[in-house]
Amino acid sequence: MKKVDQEEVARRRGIYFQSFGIYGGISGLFDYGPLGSRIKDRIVRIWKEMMLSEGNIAEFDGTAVTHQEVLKASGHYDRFFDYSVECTECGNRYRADDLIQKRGIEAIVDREWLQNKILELNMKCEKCGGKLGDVKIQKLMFQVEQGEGQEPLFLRPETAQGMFVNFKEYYRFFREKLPFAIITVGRGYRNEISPRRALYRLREFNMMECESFFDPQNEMWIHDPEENLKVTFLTNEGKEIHATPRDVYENGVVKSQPMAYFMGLAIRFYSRIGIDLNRFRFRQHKKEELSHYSSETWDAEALTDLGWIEITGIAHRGIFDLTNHIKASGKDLYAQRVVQRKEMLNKVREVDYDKIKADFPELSPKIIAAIKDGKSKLEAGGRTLDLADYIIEREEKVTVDRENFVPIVIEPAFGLDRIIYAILDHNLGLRDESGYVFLKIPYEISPYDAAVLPLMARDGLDQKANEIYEELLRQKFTVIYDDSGSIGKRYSRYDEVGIVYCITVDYETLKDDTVTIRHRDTREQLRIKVNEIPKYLGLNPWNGKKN
RNA sequence: GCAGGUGUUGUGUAGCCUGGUAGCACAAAGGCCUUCCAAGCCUUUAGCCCGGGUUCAAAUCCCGGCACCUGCACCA
Repeated sequence: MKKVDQEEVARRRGIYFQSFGIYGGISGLFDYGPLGSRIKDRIVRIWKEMMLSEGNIAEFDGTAVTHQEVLKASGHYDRFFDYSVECTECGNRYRADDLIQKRGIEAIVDREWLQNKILELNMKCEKCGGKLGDVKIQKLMFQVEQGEGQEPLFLRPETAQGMFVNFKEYYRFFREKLPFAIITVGRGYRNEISPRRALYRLREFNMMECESFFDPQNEMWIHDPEENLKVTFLTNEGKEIHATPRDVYENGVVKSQPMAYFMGLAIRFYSRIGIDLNRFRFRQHKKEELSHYSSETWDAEALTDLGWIEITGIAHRGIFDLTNHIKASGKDLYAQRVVQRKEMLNKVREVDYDKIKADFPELSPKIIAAIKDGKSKLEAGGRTLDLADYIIEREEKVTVDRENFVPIVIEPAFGLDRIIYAILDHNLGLRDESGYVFLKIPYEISPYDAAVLPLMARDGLDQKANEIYEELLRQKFTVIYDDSGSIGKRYSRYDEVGIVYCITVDYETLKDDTVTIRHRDTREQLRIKVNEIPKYLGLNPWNGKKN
């Protein structure tokens, strides 16, 4: 297929376009129009349906505005503030806090402090010895002010954290059994330095994320990895393999069974929504490319006119997130496993209040406080007390049949906007015969089920077509009625936005209640009874296959 | 963020250098015609990215901003 300017079609036909156009637009922000919104919605529905039909997956719909502590615990807060300073002579860039840290000084991440420190220490460019410019802050997260004297809030850079912090709710919902997974469809926000290329790099973007939780002793999903569909796998050693997810799991290229499982799920999803699997691959991240939280990551990539673009990341996040939230919040986000019943001796340390009171009645509050602070000695009453004297250590027998562990997380994260970009790239083409644009997306994600068209807008054909249109609407089909322009022009109009079926009402309809149904891809038509229309939508009666 | 280029009806563009009524094609709307794949004819709608400056007069020249494209940097 010949190349078509996707953005031009998207703008002209209301698929997507730049936000706030009448005010000049904002870079990195795009809106979905009447047709794009429908395509997007249908993709989301398929994804949710596929995920939820696993059985042990449930949905979470959390807020985008996020508590600062969550992002501090997740590591985003530290990494999303970039204090850079540039050499005024050679242009080399440094992180201001790194430069100062290198001199053995604890850097305070504050613009003024960093700026003053650089002047005070008379720091120069490491490369050329040139003068360093001003410290510039780059905030990579959008900050939301709460009010005077209150800590700011942040827009989430990923939906994942909401699922981690609510792990316990879902653990209970699934009656304390692993594995299970949580999904979220929602928006994330990243203040990209230079967003570019339409839907590829956005500052507000749609994602469909799944967090799956496992006992590290049993890192297995409940179903087996896909064994029929083959795609390309590119390893971090540069090896290319054409195989099924089951193959790559069995031969050890992909270490984790759940990762292989989700790869298979992704392939099934992608083939269903119109990604060309011949322009698709999984690419393993190289060591230096891995995120701060991940030990193994595979990206699903699609080949488009922008080159290979990441449309999904499947990351092994290990115990990183839950461990950090346990530490930061002090709350229990553990899962438990049943172990063999056993007797254990627990060491118990107790403060001997009676002895303290007997020895030093007036000093007792001081001594108790010192013990609670974990001190071992205390200067009091003119001498040094050994606090160990006031602690009783004894052993207690307990029966244990469960133990805590931090679950492992495997995350398939789908970038919805990039998926839409890739679908349009793979399916928008020119017809060989006529050179007209048509969009060959699957019926399931097509923006409307059908267009109902009277051959002529007269002789009662328009009324009849309108009746059929109304009836299909009543039956909950999404349909368009159109009687303007020649019939050929209208066919083309709907081909261009991927509507698969055109129902044409002609003079025979008036006689025998039949219409023609036309398929977008073959342009072939069949004459069918009006009441058979619902049966044909979603079929390709010309080759006996779906669509 | 830096450097260079660009910004004209819904879309694609001409006009800009050399200041003086903004033109074309497609799309869209109305009409005539037309019995199945963007036919034809008539009519209509609709635009100089935003702000400032120079000038009698700015789409055009100058300044600032915004946006887009390319390259570099960034992309956790």
